[in-house]
Amino acid sequence: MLRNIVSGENGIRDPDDGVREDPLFVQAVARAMQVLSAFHRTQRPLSLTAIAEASGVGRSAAQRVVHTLQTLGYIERDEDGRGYIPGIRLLDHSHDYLRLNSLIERATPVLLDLRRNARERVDFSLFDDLRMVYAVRMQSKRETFFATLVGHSVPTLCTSGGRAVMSRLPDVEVEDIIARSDRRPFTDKTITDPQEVREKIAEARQLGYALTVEEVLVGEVALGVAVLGPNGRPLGAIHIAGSLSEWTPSAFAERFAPLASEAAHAINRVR
Amino acid sequence: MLRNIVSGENGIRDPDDGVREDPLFVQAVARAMQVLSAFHRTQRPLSLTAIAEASGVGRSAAQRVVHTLQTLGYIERDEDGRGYIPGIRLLDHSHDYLRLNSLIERATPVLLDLRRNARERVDFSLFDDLRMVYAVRMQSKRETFFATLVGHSVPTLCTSGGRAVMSRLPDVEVEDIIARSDRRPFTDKTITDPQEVREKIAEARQLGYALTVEEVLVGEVALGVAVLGPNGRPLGAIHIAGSLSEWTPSAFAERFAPLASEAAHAINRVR
DNA sequence: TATAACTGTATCGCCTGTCGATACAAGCTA
DNA sequence: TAGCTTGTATCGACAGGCGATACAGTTATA
Repeated sequence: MLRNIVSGENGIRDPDDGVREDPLFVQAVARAMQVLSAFHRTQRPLSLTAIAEASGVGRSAAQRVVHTLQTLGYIERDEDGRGYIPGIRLLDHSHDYLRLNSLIERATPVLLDLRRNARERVDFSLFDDLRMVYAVRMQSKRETFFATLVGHSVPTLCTSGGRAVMSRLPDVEVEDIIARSDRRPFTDKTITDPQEVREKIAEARQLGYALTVEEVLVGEVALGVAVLGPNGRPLGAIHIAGSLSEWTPSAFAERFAPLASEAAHAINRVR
Repeated sequence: MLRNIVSGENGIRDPDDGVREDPLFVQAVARAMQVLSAFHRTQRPLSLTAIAEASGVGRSAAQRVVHTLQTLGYIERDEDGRGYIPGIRLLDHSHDYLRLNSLIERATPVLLDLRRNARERVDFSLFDDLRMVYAVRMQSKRETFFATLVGHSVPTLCTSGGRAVMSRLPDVEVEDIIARSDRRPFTDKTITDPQEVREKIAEARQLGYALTVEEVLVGEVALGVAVLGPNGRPLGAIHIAGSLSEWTPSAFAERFAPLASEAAHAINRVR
């Protein structure tokens, strides 16, 4: 069965994990965020009791937290009054995140340039353990709704950016990621077999970029190059994505690998 | 003195307002969000004590909340270890907001189309009382970093989108917005005088769109058209923004008003 | 139409988890 | 060295969150 990109169930980094174990665990704060995290696994507005269930919080507690979050603007009622949805004030915080992230600030002009030259979709994603989180998105011609959303995340294991990142990590860490990753495929071309992934990473190490063909979206070819921080650690990746109706994979790589590599190099801060 | 677009101090809807008055006020939850809101007014990483001050929370409380938020990924340490910055997990929540917002979902394909035809920057912003919050951004040629950020907000009073929205509101509400708005100008062309704003709104009512020239950014002309919900209430606006080095204001309006209006109409859900 | 299963809202008392005060170690600047 | 930060840790008192419980309004099923 194919995995649904749309749903939030990448299963990566479950918000509830690792919280109870913290000795300095703070209940109320964590509970508030748990309530907000209830929306990760849904596609439609949630009722109060649905929020309680999804977040593993009692009805009473959920009620109070939701009420507070609503008055603060972090939760809203659905247009049709049918349930609750996340509120617009959440955008203020992600805005702060993007604004204050020096990597993103440095990357943006480079990406704008890259998109102008490439004329294909250009993305910048951040390495966050098992997933890559899209932080900058520059659409080209025809895109889907979900290809425009900042905050969308995809597995490190089977995306061009993730492979590019892994190609810059020491083997121990790569193995750790492979071991802990969810192996459910997106399409029937998704490569999740450990040995095959290792080969792909070796290939990326040699070429300096990673190429994925229809591993996440049917008909799509994507090229990823890692972006490095000081001390050479990969922090994220640049992607260029195109359509197989216009490119063969090798032609795509030949055309865009130099552009993407140059762009990544302009962002890097290795000393 | 000119107002700084970059800083978060649009002064609009202070997060701390109206909280203490709520009878069902929940301390801990609100406090967590207050701590996160501390980053709204800064351009650089914050120390623990700076967070405490900015959020009006005691040092001890701030410490615990920050610690929890950090283990949950909502706050991170700066690259250079000099202070705290918002964490990547915030993007998950804004992603939920964008995903679950049916208006944005409906608007996105229309905006992609519009950008393809217009070949200028196209934005979609949501009406949130005194401010308009950018929810979808489609860059064109040369853009600044801040013109790419989702979550950025600008005053309803002096932006093309805001004026377009106000032109669809009853006079009482318009007056209310004018009265409560911050009048600090962005440039020396920013119109904030109540009477002048009223005239601009009247003009927008007649034309069906609003045009602003250098009111927020020097050298920029922007055209806004309101997007309406059922019952005809304005929910947001489409913007097209161009450079005065390429367009006269009237030529810009003549060219793009029909395109933008058509796009807005395609999104509207008036019954 | 009656019944059942939902919605969100409200109240209240026990007990838990939070906050403030206070102290300390580690890193910078002078 | 002294004097300033920075972040971390401990602990007791008491505010305030949580669970249990109940109710009113709306939608679904018999």
